[in-house]
Amino acid sequence: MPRKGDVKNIRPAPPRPDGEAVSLKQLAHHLGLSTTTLSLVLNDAPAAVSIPQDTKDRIFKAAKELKYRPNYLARSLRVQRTHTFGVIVPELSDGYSAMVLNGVESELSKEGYFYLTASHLHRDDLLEENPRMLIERRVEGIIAVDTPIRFEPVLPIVNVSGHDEIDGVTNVVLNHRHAAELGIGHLYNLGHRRIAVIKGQQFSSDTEERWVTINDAARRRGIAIDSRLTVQLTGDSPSPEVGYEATRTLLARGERFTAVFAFNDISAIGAIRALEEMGLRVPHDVSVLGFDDIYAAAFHNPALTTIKQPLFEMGRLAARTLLDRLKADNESEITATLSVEPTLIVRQSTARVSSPTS
Amino acid sequence: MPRKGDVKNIRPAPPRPDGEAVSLKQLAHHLGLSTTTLSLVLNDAPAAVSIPQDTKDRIFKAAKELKYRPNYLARSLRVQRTHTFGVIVPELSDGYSAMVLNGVESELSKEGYFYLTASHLHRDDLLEENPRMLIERRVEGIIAVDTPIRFEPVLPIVNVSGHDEIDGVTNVVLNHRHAAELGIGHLYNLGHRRIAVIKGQQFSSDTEERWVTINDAARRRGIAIDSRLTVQLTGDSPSPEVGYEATRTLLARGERFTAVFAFNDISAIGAIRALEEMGLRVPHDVSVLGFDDIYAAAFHNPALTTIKQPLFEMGRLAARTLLDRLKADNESEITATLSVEPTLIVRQSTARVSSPTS
DNA sequence: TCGTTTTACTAAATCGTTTTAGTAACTTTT
DNA sequence: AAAAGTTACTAAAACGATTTAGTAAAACGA
Repeated sequence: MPRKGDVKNIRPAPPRPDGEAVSLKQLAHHLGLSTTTLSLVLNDAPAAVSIPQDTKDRIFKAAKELKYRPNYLARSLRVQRTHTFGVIVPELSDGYSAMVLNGVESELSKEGYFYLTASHLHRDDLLEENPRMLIERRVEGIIAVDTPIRFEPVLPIVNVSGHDEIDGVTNVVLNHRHAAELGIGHLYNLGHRRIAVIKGQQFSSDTEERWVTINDAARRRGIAIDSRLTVQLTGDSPSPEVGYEATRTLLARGERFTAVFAFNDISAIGAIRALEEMGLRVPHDVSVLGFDDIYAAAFHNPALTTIKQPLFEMGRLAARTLLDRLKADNESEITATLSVEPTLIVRQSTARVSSPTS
Repeated sequence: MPRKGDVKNIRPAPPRPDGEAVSLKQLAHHLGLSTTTLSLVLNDAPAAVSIPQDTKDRIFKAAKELKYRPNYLARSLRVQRTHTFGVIVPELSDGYSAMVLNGVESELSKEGYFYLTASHLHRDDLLEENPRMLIERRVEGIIAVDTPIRFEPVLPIVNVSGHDEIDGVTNVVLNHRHAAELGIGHLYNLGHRRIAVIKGQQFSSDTEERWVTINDAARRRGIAIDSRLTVQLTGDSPSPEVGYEATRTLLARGERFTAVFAFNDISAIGAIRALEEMGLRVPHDVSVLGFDDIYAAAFHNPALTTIKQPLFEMGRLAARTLLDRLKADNESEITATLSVEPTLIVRQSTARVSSPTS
């Protein structure tokens, strides 16, 4: 419960240091020049060549002294550019989105861009409303993270982990085929044949592709995934709880398996909990393979073997691509898909199968 | 390495559905009315009472049909309100900030506010530049998370986990005294007398207060914290690595202790890793107490006993406070500090001391 | 010396709203 | 029937920049 602490009723904010906001007009008046001249000089416009250096110096000096800061709104209105992107994520606190956002920000800040964030919480209404509000605020482009595009792409869009091919939308995706090969290959090489798979939630855009490629990779090795060894995550909590529940469901079926390929690290952590509660040791009795390589993965107990997605890089790439698309004078050749490579990170949660199943 | 995937060069974005952006002027012309009338009606201004209902209906109908969307920049410029806040965090991907941001967003979205995020990465230059850029973009207020205020508070500011008392800045803080009591009390009651403490990084605003209150709580029970049992986190990585390193330093000193009070859950996780590597079992040989209660805490192995900070609530409270401060017609009575209460969450990483030390 | 170019600026339009200050045409009151 | 409201609107001035289309004076060229 929030409660008022030692309420001291401090003094009001100090009065704005005099002349807090000087407008260009005021500055111009102060110098006895027109706003045109000032604008030309301050923006180093081509037309400013004819202005003598000492006039320029006077202007710069006065601007600094009076702390002139152009009004961003006025400028944006006039030049029709806001230097702002919109970012739509399912939810901020799941680690995944945060890593991508980190990458986005690192790239945007280089060019003086900022971004507005909106979470849709997997709610249909927000999936439609958020983009609308962002567009209304004149963002120049939208980066969607693991989010279905439910709106007209009236401006440049990059979707991270999006799989729908939509005109005007660039998808930044992981090479899922490769990821599945790495994962299944790793487990196979350790001798695992009966592999359980925890599929992602229905709403996650990676779920389908991940499932298909894992299946293919398994079949290619002659160990098709038994449908009785697959469970699906349900519920949209970003906690390991959902993986825990799914794994209990799996265990309740009584089928034998020696490895679990989890949809992500979060659910892998939940799976480990469920397995150990049943007296199964990881990795001794069951190997668990995660996905993503979030910070927690390396320090979990046992440390998670996982398929790393370069999330930070994906964020960076998304931002870079969007910036480039804006700079390109023609949008006639939009790259549909950019793919990045996964890496297998072997740690302690997987091991050679101890008593191979038939 | 990002590489181009199946580059299909899809068709360009579809031509903007005709009349994509109707301006108020166009709409007015279309209806044979003035922009004044439309503005009055569409904003339901008091002066609109004299406009007959069927004119209003015509306006609404046309606005809908032509998909009129007011230009946010123009409006903001005129009314001098952007409905946007700036949020400054150390780094997005540490779980802590993300949880707070989640709370911030949930409160802001109720009122149609958005926020721009900026990370300072503990860099001095960014600590000064980020606020400047945000202010330049006309945010109406700033929420700082675990961030020192290094700029003139020319607009309303709420600092989450800030401890400096600055005019015009409201601090949202945890009741640290209570938190320390809960933590030390818990360990004490389990029989622990030699308690190691992992202090936070120098740059974290909670570090000092946390340390002082833990010391007090310990002293009050006659078990002053031995300086040879304290270590400080160094480095600004948001991974458990730093806690791991700190704990190894601690262990290297060869001092005996039965419990570790970590600065946060992340470092607690690193500490557990370090302890187990040395052959010490948690909680059998050493109890480890975390702080924050991030998602991973409950599912770590062993599950972390921790002092929960209501981070989501703190974000909400910060946003609510800022909104209220903006609505208040006078800023003469600014609450200096709002405090929220911690909770002790007992799980598996702490236990009764097995062989009590002298 | 006259015409052209260059130099050093500026007035006014523009971006798309909101808001102030009206104004005609009715309607009601006295 | 004149005065006082009301009703149903509008013209024009903001908001604070950028940009187009100038202009007057000085310098240059023939």
